[in-house]
Amino acid sequence: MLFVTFIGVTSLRKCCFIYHDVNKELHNDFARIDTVMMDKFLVNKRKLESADDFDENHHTKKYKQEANDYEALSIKTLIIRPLKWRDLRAENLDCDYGILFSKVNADRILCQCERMLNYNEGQLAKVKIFGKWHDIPRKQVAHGDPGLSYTFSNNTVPARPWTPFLDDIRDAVSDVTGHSFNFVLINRYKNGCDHMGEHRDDEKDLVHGYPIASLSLGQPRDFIFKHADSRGKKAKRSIEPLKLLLEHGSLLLMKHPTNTYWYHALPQRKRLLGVRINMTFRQMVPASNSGNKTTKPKAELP
DNA sequence: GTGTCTAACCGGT
DNA sequence: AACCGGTTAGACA
Ligand SMILES: [Mn+2]
Repeated sequence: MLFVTFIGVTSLRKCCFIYHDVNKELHNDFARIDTVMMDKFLVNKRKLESADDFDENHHTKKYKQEANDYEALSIKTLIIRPLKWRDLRAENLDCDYGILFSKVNADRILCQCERMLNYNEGQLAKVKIFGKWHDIPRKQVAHGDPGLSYTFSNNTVPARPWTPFLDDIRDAVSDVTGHSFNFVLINRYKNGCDHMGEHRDDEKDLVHGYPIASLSLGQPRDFIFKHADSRGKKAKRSIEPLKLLLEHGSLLLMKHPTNTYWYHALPQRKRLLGVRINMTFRQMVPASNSGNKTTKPKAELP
């Protein structure tokens, strides 16, 4: 018994050592870590993260930077040209998918995310569903124009102001999609256990017909579309779900009316160890003009 | 082939 | 857009 405990403590120490070591490099320069080291890190990362008393902030806080210390990467100039888009089509589903950044550049941007971004805590990180409050199984924060907020499951999340870093990314996403955005929702999935259940985005805050641009960084994850008519026991119809891998440095443009007819989800993938950060850029209806009924639908954009 | 174990899936709440 | 419990599918020995 004593022996087992001793081994346990020793391996945990080693585990922490590799974790700190690689974690430090991850927050400075991805390129300096080889794949063997990275694999060890990921396994140890999962061990630590699954512990009940794991405090993620403790490990990331010391690398955080002030928003104004952002050294502009000029992200727009990093986009791979010409960009190859893949068309995703199904009944009432219309999306474009493409890889915007090489691995090296996507690594850099992810690294900046880990340094620059802070996430909501406490009540803002909770939802009420079927009468019960839960912590959301991921980290989340929203940035946007003054006065905007995002509501889901009894939770209204106010947008924080734009930062130089997020402006840089927004500029790149606008450039590549031809659309402007006044809001971004950021979700951070620390490993394959973090996830998001199936849902449609609440459209009452969104400008009708406007596309949503979803930038993925880090751990590639499955993304599932399910048609509203083919869900549940009493499904009206049988429509195959669509599965899509959202890769490191990729952009998914969800165009109207995809979100009206199709649910989407980022399911658990327990064997995946890496962190994924997703940014969904949106065009929201200003609070003073909410209701969306009075908003004239925008002319269809290219 | 058969048993075991885990992750994934689905419906209920 | 959450968790839980029951069921199922696939990996491995
Ligand atoms: Mn969504």
